[in-house]
Amino acid sequence: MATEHKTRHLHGDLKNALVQAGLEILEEGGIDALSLRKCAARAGVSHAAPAHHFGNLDGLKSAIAAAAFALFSQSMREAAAQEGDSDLARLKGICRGYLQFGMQHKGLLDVMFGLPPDAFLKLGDDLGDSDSYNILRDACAPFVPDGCDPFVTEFQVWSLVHGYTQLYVSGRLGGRPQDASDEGPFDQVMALLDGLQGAAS
Amino acid sequence: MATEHKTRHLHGDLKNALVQAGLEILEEGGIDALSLRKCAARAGVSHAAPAHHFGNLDGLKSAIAAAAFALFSQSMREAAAQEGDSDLARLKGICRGYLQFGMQHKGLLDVMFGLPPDAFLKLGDDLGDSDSYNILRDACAPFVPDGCDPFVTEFQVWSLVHGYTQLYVSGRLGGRPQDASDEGPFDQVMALLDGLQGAAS
DNA sequence: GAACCAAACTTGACACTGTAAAGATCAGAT
DNA sequence: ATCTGATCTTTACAGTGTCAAGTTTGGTTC
Repeated sequence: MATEHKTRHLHGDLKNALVQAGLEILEEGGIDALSLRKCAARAGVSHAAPAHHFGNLDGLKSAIAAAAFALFSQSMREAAAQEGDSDLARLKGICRGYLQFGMQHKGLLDVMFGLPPDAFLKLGDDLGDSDSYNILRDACAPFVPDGCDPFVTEFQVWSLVHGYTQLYVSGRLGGRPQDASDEGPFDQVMALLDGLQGAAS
Repeated sequence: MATEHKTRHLHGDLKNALVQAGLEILEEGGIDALSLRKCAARAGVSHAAPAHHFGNLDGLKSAIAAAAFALFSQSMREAAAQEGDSDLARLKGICRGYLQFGMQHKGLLDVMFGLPPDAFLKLGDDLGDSDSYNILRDACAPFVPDGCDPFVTEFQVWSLVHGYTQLYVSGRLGGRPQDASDEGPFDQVMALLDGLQGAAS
């Protein structure tokens, strides 16, 4: 009677199971619904089990954020693939993917950008946000003026799309999105990036 | 012995006292330090007193946010006054005030933009965010192309400065601000707004 | 094969949180 | 003088993160 449930402890994948539980809870109830104890309950372990793997709540959030960033990268890549093949179309496609991810996974976005920044340094090799940032970096590269720091262009684009996403998703415009495909004045706002094209030499 | 403390109950200004306590706690310990019970303790009342005036924690946060928006408006106005008198200089000055407020009062910013958006509808006449938004609106007005919705320009600027502030203040660039006056690549990023000038007819 | 060990979890406890219900106290109107 | 309603207190409860101590288990060593 020791093998009826294949792994009643030491099932080896508790870390992933807890992260998966956290992702589900975030999708269902948003960031306010996320707690160590609920993740533990959903994974079928005691309330203190997560602490053993992640130390504290921020540790679990960091692990969840790492998984979320992978989905985030995927969303940006997919959206970019649906655009035209000009540099500008690709850049705007990535921004659209950024927004769409925020609209579809607000809970994840809140965890990803609600963590103290040093939490991400610990991820490092965990395929964390660096991959997401590289997507942005590559898309911005054609618009970096000669002799200028690429960081400036990247941060211009990042600020614009991040601000739009945060404000729009949190409903800080007149009305909430009508349906899942309602992106608000996204295209018109992103027209600000048209100014970049002239800047590239 | 009934009048030794001038008002042992019904001191008439508990609402303001609680908001003030909340502002102080936010400045000292950030949004994680804010709680109903701590506000009550600092105001010298029982832990359940705030609920009577504000209903729940979100109610108190809304009231705190209303007070914070007044400071926010002040910061933008002061920063704009220190710039040149061109339309573009004024607009960028307001953006600088936006950033500086975020740098100096991160806790307040988190409360202001961390609330469910419907919480602000209840403020309404409370001199809530409408004043702040009007500052932005006025500064954007010279850059609204003829026949276009002013909302687009406003949201372009708002997205850019909001995104920059959020990302920079939360340390999501390489290094944290070195000192209180380190605004990072703010001027370079805001150069994206130079494209607005050509758009105005 | 038996003893040991370190890792993986559980159990129990504590302080803190928001919130609800009920009681107490007081100002002012009737 | 009494009633009334607003203001605040007291008490209680469920939920949270976190710590400290036990308990189980798989693998290692003798």
